[in-house]
Amino acid sequence: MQSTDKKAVEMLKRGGLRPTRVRMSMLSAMLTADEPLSREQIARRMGESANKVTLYRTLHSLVETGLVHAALIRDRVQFYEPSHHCSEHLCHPHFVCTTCHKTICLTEVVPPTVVLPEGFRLERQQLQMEGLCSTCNTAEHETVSV
Amino acid sequence: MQSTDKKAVEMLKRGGLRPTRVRMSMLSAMLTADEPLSREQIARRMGESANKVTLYRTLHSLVETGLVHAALIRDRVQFYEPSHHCSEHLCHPHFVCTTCHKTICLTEVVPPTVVLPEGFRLERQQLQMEGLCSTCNTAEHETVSV
DNA sequence: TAATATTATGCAACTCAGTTGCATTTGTTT
DNA sequence: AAACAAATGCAACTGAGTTGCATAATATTA
Repeated sequence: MQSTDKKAVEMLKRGGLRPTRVRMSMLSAMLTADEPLSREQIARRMGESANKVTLYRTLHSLVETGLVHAALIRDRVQFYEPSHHCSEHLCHPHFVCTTCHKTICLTEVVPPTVVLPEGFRLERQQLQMEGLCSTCNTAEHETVSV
Repeated sequence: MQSTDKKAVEMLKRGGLRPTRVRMSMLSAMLTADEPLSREQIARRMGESANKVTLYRTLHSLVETGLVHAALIRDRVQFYEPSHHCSEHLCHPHFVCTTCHKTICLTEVVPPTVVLPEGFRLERQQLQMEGLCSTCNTAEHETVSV
């Protein structure tokens, strides 16, 4: 997508990173996804191939510059997403379905603010929820009612 | 501690698990800690030694029965804590200091409730915060002002 | 109590995400 | 173009967590 590429270039420039081949296609892959992606998922969505190590190193620099967040999800692998749906200190919540295992970005939900003990300074907050997504929840009800 | 052992026995009975040597000392180690512990930290705090695999398997059964929670913390290793400071659907928040890397259990903070989209059913919520703990925060101010 | 079944623990070898060090390529600057 | 810096690739490694199977401990029943 042309607009995605433009956005990727703009983001990389903002982060002070050269708009290289690998960075461009990695960012584009993440920008066109509606959920956080693992290193492997990103690789599969990229048009071209790149070395595993390069992918990890690129992810690190993207996270360092704040262009990308590592989502807080309980899994052995890390999942990454562009930070454009988060405010400075409050990230959008994630909902992980315990049945279909999909991760849903709750970008419409207003992240709650919490009163911290005296002296603490909040830099980033992440809220994670587990349960049944609407699809699996209604499916379960149907099964029960029949 | 005698009372800790009693509590461990009571918890294991409630979870339908035999009060074995390893389970007892693992649970006691976690009950006397004020923060989530990794498998290795638990092993070090146990009076006796136990095989790595046994520790992992025991952690799994403790989590399955709900006696113990795996804390949602961004690290390569998992951290575990007794679930007695959490309510059924809302876990107590964690604050991870970006300077001293300590994890602080905010058991006094009331976990916020969030309005989910239609049809979703929440089973567990975890809130994680990163920033400066009160110690590191005030230390930084002093450095700056001098 | 002895015999038997069930559950818990230990050991060795394995898997796999992520890392390190170094060589090579690509892009930038003068 | 020459020279430098940054990005990418490759091979070998690290370390958390797992698997399969053997042994030990506990519970059950005769």
